[in-house]
Amino acid sequence: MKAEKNKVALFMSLAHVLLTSLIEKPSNGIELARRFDRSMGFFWNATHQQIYRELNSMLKKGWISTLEDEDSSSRSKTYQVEALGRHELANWMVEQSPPAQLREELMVRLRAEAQLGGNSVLPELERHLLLHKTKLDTYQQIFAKDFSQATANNRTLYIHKMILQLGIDQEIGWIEWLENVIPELKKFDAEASS
Amino acid sequence: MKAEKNKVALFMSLAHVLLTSLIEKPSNGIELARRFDRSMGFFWNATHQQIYRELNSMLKKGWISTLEDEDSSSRSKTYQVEALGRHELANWMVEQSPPAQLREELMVRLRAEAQLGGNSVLPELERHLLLHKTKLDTYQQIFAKDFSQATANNRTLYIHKMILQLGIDQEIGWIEWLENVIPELKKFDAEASS
DNA sequence: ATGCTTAATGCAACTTGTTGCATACTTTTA
DNA sequence: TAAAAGTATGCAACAAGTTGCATTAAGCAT
Repeated sequence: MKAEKNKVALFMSLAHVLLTSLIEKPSNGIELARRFDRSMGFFWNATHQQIYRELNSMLKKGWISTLEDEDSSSRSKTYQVEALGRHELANWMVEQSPPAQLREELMVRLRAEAQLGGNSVLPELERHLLLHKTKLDTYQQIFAKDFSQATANNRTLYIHKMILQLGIDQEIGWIEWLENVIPELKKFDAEASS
Repeated sequence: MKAEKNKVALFMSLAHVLLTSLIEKPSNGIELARRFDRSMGFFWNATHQQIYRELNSMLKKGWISTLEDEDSSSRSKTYQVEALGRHELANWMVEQSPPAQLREELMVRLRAEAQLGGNSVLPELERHLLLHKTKLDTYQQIFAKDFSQATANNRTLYIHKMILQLGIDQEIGWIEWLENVIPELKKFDAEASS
């Protein structure tokens, strides 16, 4: 006599990201994947294979279903959220979770360099500075496009704005830090070779 | 006739974090795990099981070895880095990697709430505010203890300081964002119920 | 000395994430 | 209209991370 599975929905955030995204707008897998590269991407991301696997798993659970209509000979399936999926999301929403764990390889390399010496991580720091500037630019463009009007009277819009604002803040934080550290490391270099 | 494995060391950052950590000071598995909860923890973390598995794998590759001495009937093994491990780290150090992908469940919940309505994520936001304040406090204490003296003439010390500084900056960023968003969400609430 | 707690290591099963490839269908273009 | 490029879905194998439990030794209480 085996015990029933008593896991309900402990982790599986990807499923819940997808549910949220599908509530906003029923979509197919690729559309969802593309949305990760946009405003959603800075606090969560996933490859298309992960997304397809999760969509199939959610289908089996009855959280979502495919929209039957379209042309529809195409292989493309449009998914929509079912009542079961909404309940799942609502229940999961109020649970607790620890703050995200950062895993920044660049910091590992920098720390390795602090031990081994050399100045070989500098180019990578400069490359990251550029990447963060580009990302900041992208976010600011989205911000200007989507949130230029006042949000004081629209709670949903305000939340979306503030989520993007956090992404902007974090990019600015990185840029300031890198613009501080890079010249200092160069100074060490100059002194060492003089 | 099977093709040779041609992977060299593409990812495996955990291994390189451990190498760096062991170069600083030969340690056993638990000590390494504890170090993740300290200054190192904010840009990388790992459970003790991950660490033991990785240590064994690095042993097999000859990157590290166990220190033979100690009392030494104890089961505890002290690991040290071998020349092979140093070379591995030095090679890995100069590679490129994309900026870390944040995966913040709190943002998923907030976004879910933006879709489903309610104000049930507020307590979790306040809990996170507290957690971030606590973490900031911890980091600032380490900062005061380890980096109170000038670092202008010590490159290694400067790098360690700036890595910690980034952690402090990020915590401050979170705190400011949360202290901005929480009252605004409460205001929406108050208006809705008036 | 026996029992109780903590420290340290580890196994096994599972879940999640990644990589490389395969398939099928649609649209473009030569 | 056939070839090429692009869109959408998926499998399979693997790598990495998580969870729960088991083992062994040591430290310390009564």
